[in-house]
Amino acid sequence: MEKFSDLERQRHIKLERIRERGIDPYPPRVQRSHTATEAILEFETGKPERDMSLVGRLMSIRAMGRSTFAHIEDGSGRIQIYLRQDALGEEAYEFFKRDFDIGDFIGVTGHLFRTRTGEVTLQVRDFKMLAKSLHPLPEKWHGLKDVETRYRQRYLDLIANEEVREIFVIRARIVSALRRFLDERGFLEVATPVLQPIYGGAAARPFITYHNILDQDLYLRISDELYLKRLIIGGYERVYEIGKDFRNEGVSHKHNPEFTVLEFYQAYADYSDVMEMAEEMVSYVAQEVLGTTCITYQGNEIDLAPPWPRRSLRQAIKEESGIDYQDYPDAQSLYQAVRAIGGNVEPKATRGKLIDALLSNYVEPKLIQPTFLVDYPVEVSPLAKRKPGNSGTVERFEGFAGGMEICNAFTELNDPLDQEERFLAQGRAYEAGDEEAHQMDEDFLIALSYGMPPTGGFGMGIDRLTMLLTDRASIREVILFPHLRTKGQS
RNA sequence: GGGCCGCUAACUCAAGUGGCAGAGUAUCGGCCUUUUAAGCCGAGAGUUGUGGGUUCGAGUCCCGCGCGGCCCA
Repeated sequence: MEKFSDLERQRHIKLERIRERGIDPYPPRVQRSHTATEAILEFETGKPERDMSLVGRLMSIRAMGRSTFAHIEDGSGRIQIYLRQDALGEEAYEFFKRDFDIGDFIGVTGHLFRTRTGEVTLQVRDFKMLAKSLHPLPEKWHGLKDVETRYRQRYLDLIANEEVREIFVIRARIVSALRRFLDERGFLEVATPVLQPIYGGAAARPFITYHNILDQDLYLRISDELYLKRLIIGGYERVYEIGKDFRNEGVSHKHNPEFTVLEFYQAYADYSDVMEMAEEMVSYVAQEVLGTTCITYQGNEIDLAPPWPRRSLRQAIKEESGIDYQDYPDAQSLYQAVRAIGGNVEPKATRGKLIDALLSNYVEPKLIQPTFLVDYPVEVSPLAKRKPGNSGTVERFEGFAGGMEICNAFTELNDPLDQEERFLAQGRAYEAGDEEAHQMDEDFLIALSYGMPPTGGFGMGIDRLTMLLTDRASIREVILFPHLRTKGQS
C-alpha cells in the first residue's frame, strides 16, 4: 500500500471510527425513493408532501455549529440537504460532522422545504454512509484543470467538470441519432470481426496480435469495409456497423490509435446517392442532438444544412496550392512541383501521398463550411470504382467541416478483375516502401467474384463528428479514455 | 522524429536578477441552528516530475531522462 498523504490518513481514521461503531461504511444496498431532480420537481409542482429518501455524493459541506448545509449530487443533479442537531440528536449530528467528508456517498431521508434564499432543500431525519471516500476530490471552485490528470483519471474530470460530463452525453446522443437515421431507412446493424487474418479497407499500418491455439497472427481491423461488402454480396441491401478501428500510427489532436467509425453500404446506390445521404445524416444528427444545424466550431459559424457544395479534388488543390496534379503524371515530377511551392514532403513519397499532402496542407484547413471534395485519383483509392471514361479517377468523395475530414465514401469497386489489379498495384507500392499500401486479399476477391451489386459505401469518424458538434479542438476531449503513454513507476 | 512551453501541498496557483518554499480551497482544532465560493480565530500539511552538474547556497542556472500540452513533420 502506498504512503498516504495527511488528508488520506485523516479519512482512514474516520473509516476506522465508523467501523468501530459497528457500521458498514460500504453497505450493499441503499434506500432511494427519488432522484435529486425528481424530488425538486415534485416539490415545485406542489404534490402532497411526504418523506423521501435520496442518495448521492457529498459535494460541499457548510457547517454552522448545530446546523449544517450540504449539497449532494446524484446522476440527475444536485440538491441541498440540511442537518440540525435538534432534529437528529446530538450523537448522530456529531457523527455526521466528524466522520463524513466531501466525496462520500450518503443516503438521506427527510422532508423537503424551501430555505430563506429559496432553495428547495431536504431536511434530514436520518442518514446513512453508502460509501466512504478515502481520497480528497479536486478543489470545488477551480475544479480539475491539469490536462494529464483529466485524461488519466477521467472519473475525477467527470466529477469536477460538468461540461465534460455533458460532452459524453452528447456523444451518446450522436451515436443514437445515427442509428435512428439508418434504422429508419431500412439499414441492418451488423457486427463484423475486429480480429482479422488480413487487414484492409484503408491505407494504414495495423496492430498485430497472435492467437495462441491457432498459432496464427491476427490484425486488429483498420476498417470494416471488406467484411461489410461481403454482406452486400450475401444479399443484404443495406448494412451498417458502428465500432472501433485501430491504426498503428502517431497520436495527435485529430488521431487516437483506436477510434470509432460508422460505415454503411447500400446496394444499388452510387456515390452521388451516398453524398446526399451523408449531408442529410449529419444535419439530422445536429438537429436531433443540438436542436439546430448551425454550430460554432473554434470560433467559426458553420451551417450543416444541406446541400453542401461539391468541389472536385483536382480543382480544389489547383485553386489552393496552384498545382494541377494532372500535369504531373508521376511521383518524381509531382514531388518537384510540391517542393517548388515550398511544400515539405519526403522524396520517396508516392504520387498518392503527395496528392494527399497537398490536400491536407493546402485545402483541408480551408474547408470550414461543410464541403464535399469529389473524384479522387485511382492510386489512393484501391477499393473505389473508376469514373466512366476516365480510368485515372474514381467515384469517391470526402466530406469536410471545421477544417477536418469527417467522412469518406465511394461507388464501390465490384469488378473482381479490376480489384485484383488494384491489389497487385498496391503490392508493388508496398514493395516500393509504402507501408500503408493495401494487402492482397484473395478471400475478398473470391467473394467479389461471386458478384457484388453496384454499391455505395460510406465511412465516418464518430470522434471527429463529436468534436465538431461539441466544439472541441482535440480528439482526446471526446474520447473518455484517450491513449497516453504509461507513466513509469518511479 | 524536430521545436517551443509546462510539471511546486490533495486541488488551483505564487515565489524580479540564484538567498528562510507561500496563498486560497481542502484537512485538523475552537466559535457559530437558514448557509450556499458561509464567516471568524488557530494549526498541520512539500523528495519543487526525475537523475546528475555548477555554486557558500538551486524551485530558479547547465546537461540527461520521464510525462503532458501546442506547433511542425
